[in-house]
Amino acid sequence: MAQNQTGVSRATRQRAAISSALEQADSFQTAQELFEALRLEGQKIGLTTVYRNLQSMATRGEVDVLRREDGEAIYRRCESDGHHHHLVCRECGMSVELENAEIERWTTEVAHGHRFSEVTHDLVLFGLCSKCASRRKKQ
Amino acid sequence: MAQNQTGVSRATRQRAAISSALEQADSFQTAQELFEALRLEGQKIGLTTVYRNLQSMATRGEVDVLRREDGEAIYRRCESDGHHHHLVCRECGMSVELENAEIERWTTEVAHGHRFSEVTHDLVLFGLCSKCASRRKKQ
DNA sequence: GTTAGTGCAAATGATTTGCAAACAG
DNA sequence: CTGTTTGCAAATCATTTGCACTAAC
Repeated sequence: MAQNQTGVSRATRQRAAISSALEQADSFQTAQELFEALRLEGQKIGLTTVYRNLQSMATRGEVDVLRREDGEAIYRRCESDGHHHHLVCRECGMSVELENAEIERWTTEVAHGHRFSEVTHDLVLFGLCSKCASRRKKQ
Repeated sequence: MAQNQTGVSRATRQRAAISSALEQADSFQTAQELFEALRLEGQKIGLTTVYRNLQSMATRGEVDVLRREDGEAIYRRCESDGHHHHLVCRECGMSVELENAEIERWTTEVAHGHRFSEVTHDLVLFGLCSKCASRRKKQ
C-alpha cells in the first residue's frame, strides 16, 4: 500500500512499458495477462511491479478496474475520462464504453431515498462479442 | 463442481442450518462470516460445507451472489425472486433490493446494438447506510 | 445397503509484503 | 548521494479439491 513519502513519482522503464501496453489494448485484462504479454514482447519486468503499478494507476484514475464474474480484477485504460460503464466480452475481454445519464440520476435518487451516503455504483454488462460468438460456432 | 449423478438432493442438518441463517440475515455476508456465525450459534459445520452449499444454492437461484469491491463473494437470500439490483452498505452489508425496468430495457438494447450475445448485467450500489454513518460520527 | 453429503488437510491461485539490490533524479 | 522502485521469495487469504468417513433415504 505505502507508496512513498515525498509524493514524487519516478519515470521508470517498467512503468512506461505497462502504460504503453495498456494504451494499445482495447480489452480489459488481468494483471497476470498483462505481465505475460509484456514478457512475451521481451520486457524485463516482475509480476509484483505490474501489480503495484496497476494499483497506483487505478488510484490516480488512470486505469479502470473491474471484477470478472469469478472475482479476478481486470484493468483497462479507457478513452473517456469521466464516469462510465462497460460492455465486456467474457471470452476475450474486448469492451465498449457506455454512458447513460438516466442511470446516474436514478442511482443518486435511490441512494438518497434510502439514506445512504458516499454511494458509488458500477454497472457491467458481460456477454459474448460477435467475434467470439462466431469463433465458437465454427468449432 | 460435480454435484451428484442422480440429481437428487438430500436434506441435511448442515444445509438446514445454512438456509435458516440466510433467512434471518438482512445483509449480504461472506462465506467465512456465515461460517463463523453458524459456529458461534453452536452449529457443528465445516467451512467447506458452507462453501459447497452456497454454491449449489446460488446455482439453483436460491441465493444472490455479489462481489464486494475487494473481489470477495457475498451472499444473501433475497425477497424478490426475479432479477433485481442492490444497494449495499459497504460497512455492514445491509442491503436494499432495487428494480428498474428502464435499465433492463437499455442494457438489452445496448447489447444488441454492439452485437453481443448471452449478455447478463449487474448493477450494484455500494455506500454507507445511515446506521453506519452515524456510528462513524460518534467515534 | 447405496450414494450423496460432510469435513479435514492439502492444493490452488490471485494478490500482497519483506527486504536487499538497482536505479532515477 | 538519497530515497523510490524493483523483483524475488515467502506470506496471505479466499476458495477448491482429494479422500476417507458419516449419514440420508
